Amino acid sequence: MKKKTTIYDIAKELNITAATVSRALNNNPRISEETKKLVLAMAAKLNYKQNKLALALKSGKSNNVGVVVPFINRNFFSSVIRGIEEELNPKGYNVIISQTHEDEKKEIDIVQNLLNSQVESILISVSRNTRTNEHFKQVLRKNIPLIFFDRKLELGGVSSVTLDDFQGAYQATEHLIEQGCKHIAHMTIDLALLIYQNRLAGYKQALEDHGMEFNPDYVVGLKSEIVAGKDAAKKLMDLPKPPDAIFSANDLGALGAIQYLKEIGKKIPEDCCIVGFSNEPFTQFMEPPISSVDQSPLPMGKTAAKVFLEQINSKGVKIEKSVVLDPTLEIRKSSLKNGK
Amino acid sequence: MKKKTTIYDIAKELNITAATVSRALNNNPRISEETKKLVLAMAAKLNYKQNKLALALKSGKSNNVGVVVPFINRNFFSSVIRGIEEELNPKGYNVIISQTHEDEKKEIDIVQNLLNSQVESILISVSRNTRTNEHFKQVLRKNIPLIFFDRKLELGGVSSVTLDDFQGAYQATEHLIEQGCKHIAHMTIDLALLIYQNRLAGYKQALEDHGMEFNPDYVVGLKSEIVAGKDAAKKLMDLPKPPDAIFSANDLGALGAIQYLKEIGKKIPEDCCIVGFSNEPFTQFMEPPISSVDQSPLPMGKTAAKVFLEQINSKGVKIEKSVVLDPTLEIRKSSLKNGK
DNA sequence: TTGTACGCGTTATCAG
DNA sequence: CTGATAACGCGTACAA
Repeated sequence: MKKKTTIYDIAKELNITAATVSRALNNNPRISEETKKLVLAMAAKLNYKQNKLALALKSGKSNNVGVVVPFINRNFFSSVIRGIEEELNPKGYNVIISQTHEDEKKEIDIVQNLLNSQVESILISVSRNTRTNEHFKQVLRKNIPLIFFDRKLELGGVSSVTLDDFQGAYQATEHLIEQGCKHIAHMTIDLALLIYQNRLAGYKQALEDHGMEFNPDYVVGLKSEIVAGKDAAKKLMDLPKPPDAIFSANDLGALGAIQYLKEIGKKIPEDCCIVGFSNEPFTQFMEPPISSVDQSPLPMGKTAAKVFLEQINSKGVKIEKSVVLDPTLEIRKSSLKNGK
Repeated sequence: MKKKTTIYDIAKELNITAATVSRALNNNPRISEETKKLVLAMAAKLNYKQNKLALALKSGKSNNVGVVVPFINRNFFSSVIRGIEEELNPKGYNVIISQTHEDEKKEIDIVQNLLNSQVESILISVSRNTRTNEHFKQVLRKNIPLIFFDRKLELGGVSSVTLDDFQGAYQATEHLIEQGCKHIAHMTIDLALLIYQNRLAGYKQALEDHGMEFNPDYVVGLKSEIVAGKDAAKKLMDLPKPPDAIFSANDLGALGAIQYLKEIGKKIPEDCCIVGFSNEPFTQFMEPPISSVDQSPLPMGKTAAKVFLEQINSKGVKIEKSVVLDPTLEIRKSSLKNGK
């Protein structure tokens, strides 16, 4: 009961050799139907299960891929992982997940460990605090595909799947302009990060393209919290000419803004339109439901997985692919001025 | 560059044998400091990485565990997984995740595949539609620890970590009673499932223990959607004697109820107190913030991982442990009648 | 202190 | 069509 049955066990039972058993199990054409039957029957009887470890060692293919994210229980990341798993599991791959907790040291450890575990690829959303890339270079040196998703580092030879933040911000801002808003503010998070720079740039570009003036006073920073959103909103509303629309670089900021505006008796969207970013699940439940830029995490995961599959199938040829996904603006009540 | 370096490579380089290298790397006491130094240096130089596959095959320990959930991008499940990963990763285990999509056939396939992959344990939240248990028995037959979390099946030899739904419902109901509510309704989901039966039972028990009458009219069913919550709330409010409190078995129901009550001009919590179940992230963002029973997913994950570790460390001795976690009621404004 | 030889479970190669 | 053997990379008795 305890010992796992191997092909030797079933070979012995049938008075044939393990090689034959292996061939029968793998449907090798040059094997008699007769023995194939026998082997299959005996395998079933002994409850034989192929040991993938041995296969992996022999073939050099572990059929495991490593997925690394800062935290797995964030809606965005868990959705990306879902996409990856759904794409890769049917192809016979196992998905190993690890969390960096936004810690560079941990990230390095994880990557080393995954390499030790002989994963066939590493798909990673780089930690916010990662400053070096030696660990990534090591992955490349081993010739195993490395794929960045959402958060990337500049590094030759690495494929990536990211979101067009600029485009998302542009769409959001343009939408607000189309609603007739004349003074559009922007709440940003951390301008040290590329994604927020891009969102700011998209916002600016949309203003410019529609002949609207960019006003630095309309750009306020916030931390990733509701209270921060409230504070930022207060700052904006205390301006001599308060804005009539706010595009926040995250959803919590948008929520905080809405709460503050309600507190001071403003109506949304009549007095001020709001658009957030990320399309977190809660946005659709709010009153009013909050418009937000969707980051399409599921497609991002599936795409990342597909890029890996391409890479693995193009033996020898090194490919470096950069996929940039288009975000889609989910328009809801918080930014819909004119009815419908 | 392409070939991975093995202990043989570094042995050859140093004119010693692979065995010695292996020992040096593993800090075997009976090895000269001299050669140890040399080996370590050469290992670093050649960028040697231990091949865990070979080790796993040799030792019979893969250092992988499989975690199976219906969908990974549900807040509850991803949080449980986070707990598992955080507990197991430091111990050197890799966490392989798979999703059943609530499909029994898929679940069976996944379990088989994990067995093939030689995982050391399977931690699973059973699919809602699973009716058989042959695949689980197989796991037990192979003598690998099987641990159910959140959703369990009755099966000897399997450990489990679940939530005390009865207790959670009891607490919620008792809290409403303490707020002075006299007519407490209950929204339930699917009474075919044990967890909802238990929540209903906890609700009833709390009423009874406080000398309050159970009124079947106050129990309404709902699907897991907001609109369902609205419909159910309407049904309740149309009763001759509408309730002054609602305890919903999920958060979406609570949210729908709040939205409907607001629509018809009721004030929350003054006219009607609301408590939900699950403590989904959005509950805290709502207006008013919704009280809810927290299912402590993180502790559940950590506990499940610990149970596995115990099991693996108690060689030979079969243990079957059932941990039932106490839920904690998160009290928020939606159920706080008397100030504070 | 170090070397020799073997086995973990598979498959691929080469004979037969 | 099938058997024997080597090899994947590692750790470990046993021997020296």
